[in-house]
Amino acid sequence: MVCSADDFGVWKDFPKGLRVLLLDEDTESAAEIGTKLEAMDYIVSSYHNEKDAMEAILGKIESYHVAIVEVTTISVHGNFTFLQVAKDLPTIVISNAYCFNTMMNCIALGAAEFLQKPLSDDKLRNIWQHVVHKAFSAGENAISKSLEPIEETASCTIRLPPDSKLPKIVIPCVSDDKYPAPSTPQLSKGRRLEKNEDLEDQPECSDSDYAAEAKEVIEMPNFGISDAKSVDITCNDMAVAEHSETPTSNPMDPVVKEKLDSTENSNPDDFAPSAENDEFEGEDPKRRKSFLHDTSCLNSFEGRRRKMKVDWTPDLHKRFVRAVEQLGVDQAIPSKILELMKVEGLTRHNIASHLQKFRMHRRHILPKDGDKRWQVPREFQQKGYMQKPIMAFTPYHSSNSAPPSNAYTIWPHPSYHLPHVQIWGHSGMPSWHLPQGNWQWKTSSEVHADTWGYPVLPNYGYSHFYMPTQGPTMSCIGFDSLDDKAKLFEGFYDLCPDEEIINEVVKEAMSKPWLPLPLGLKPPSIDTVLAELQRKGIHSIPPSPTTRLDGRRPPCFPAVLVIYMLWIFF
DNA sequence: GTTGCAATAT
DNA sequence: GATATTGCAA
Repeated sequence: MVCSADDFGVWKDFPKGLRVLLLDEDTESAAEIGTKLEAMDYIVSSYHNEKDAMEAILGKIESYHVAIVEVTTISVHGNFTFLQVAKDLPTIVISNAYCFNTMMNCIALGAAEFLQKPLSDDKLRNIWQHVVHKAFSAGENAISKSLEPIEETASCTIRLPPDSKLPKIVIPCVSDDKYPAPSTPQLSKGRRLEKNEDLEDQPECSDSDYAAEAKEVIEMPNFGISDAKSVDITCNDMAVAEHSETPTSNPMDPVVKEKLDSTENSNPDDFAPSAENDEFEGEDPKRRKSFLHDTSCLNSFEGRRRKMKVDWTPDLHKRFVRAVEQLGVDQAIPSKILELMKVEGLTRHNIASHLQKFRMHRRHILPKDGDKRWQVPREFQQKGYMQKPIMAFTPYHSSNSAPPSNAYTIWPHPSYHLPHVQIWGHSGMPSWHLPQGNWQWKTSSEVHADTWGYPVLPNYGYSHFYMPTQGPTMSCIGFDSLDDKAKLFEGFYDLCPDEEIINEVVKEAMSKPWLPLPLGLKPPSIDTVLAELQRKGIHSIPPSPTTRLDGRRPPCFPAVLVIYMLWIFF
């Protein structure tokens, strides 16, 4: 439902008259706070021990709109009985010191906010927000209930118009704390942790041990997928932040900490735990980050209602592919893949989704007729086979007019590097991560890693062989017969001892004469081709487009080269 | 309960 | 538009 701020309009001088239960053992502090609150027209009932306060609310909790309780008063025995009893009462916990664990416990048990003394006037003045927030969050019925008349404040009755429409300010009455109360993160509505639940086991910081030096690790409650993470908390680092009230961006806040980690990459283990991290060795540590992303800007508590989005990093996808290959593409099902991946936090649904995309990708690319030419030979898929790149191909570009003696690479130059480029044999990308069959490279003039973690090349079809343009050279023109085409591959036999592979490559190249030469060979220059064609008696060449309307080069060879290619192959 | 596809959300 | 999540039928 949607509630309106106008709904509170009938409360004259709201929040004047809100009843506040104040619980503070420190009489001096209590008096000071009480005086301030009363000066702000709140009606204060002050108590100095938990027992009295409990008696005050038992059976008549509706007599109060909001409670302010001092932490040591309610946690003297290590429990927070008051918070549990006063579940329906917005409760602000106050403390002389700041301790994350205590704060977390209180919030987890339903506290609306955790404030550090001394309380500023602004904070006190605005405690009414928690009342409103609770009312909004709880919905229409709760609004009238939580703000129902109290004897002394009968004039403060709030009634919802039976058909209140046309609100000037519309606030969605979300049930998920989309609009949380100020300052302090809260658990989702209605999810107060019961005592003995998750946080119960957490180390607590009493006033005496706020400065405890022990480094504690808090395992966050089970927030779905986010439970793959833990928050490293050093109480000592944050203890006693004088004069700082509720820290809105405390560096130790789970989310902020999380972001720091990912930013600084100081926690490689943030990545899913792996029994064998061999494949990550030598990898840029920046990429060894968590693959889990909260989809909102709020903290991990959000995870309780919204699933963490899985970022399928190349590494994660690498694991996925390995699992799929291990099972066989046909037998790979989410549950088994999940089992093989051994990635904590990943769900079967995540796998299923990725598998769906994986299959769609394959389906879209694999020819319907099952053309085996495009199937990567089995040995190509085997680990270790392609540890070194075998051949190279250079996408067509304007430099094709360069002399045919220009260099084309067989092995990547060690210093070759482009941002985001993964070069087989250098990137750490295992051979089994090579694209199977004919992964469709994105048609792009840029070379970068695509979503699947593979190098991206212009879509010339020769997806298996990619090398930068450096290295040994070869010539590729002047064939008078089909056999002469073998000249194309002269030299490769010396460099690549596996003739079988060469044959595969040759077959593939010859089956696609309209594609640029795949074998690291530079296309002949136009002048050379023209001369060669003229030598063969071809004197008239249709013009080829040099640019497109968008100003980019056409994604094809100039006509002269196409003709030449067709001619030499057929 | 799992899977795979389609719809929906981001 | 691409990708992830959710819903739902088999």
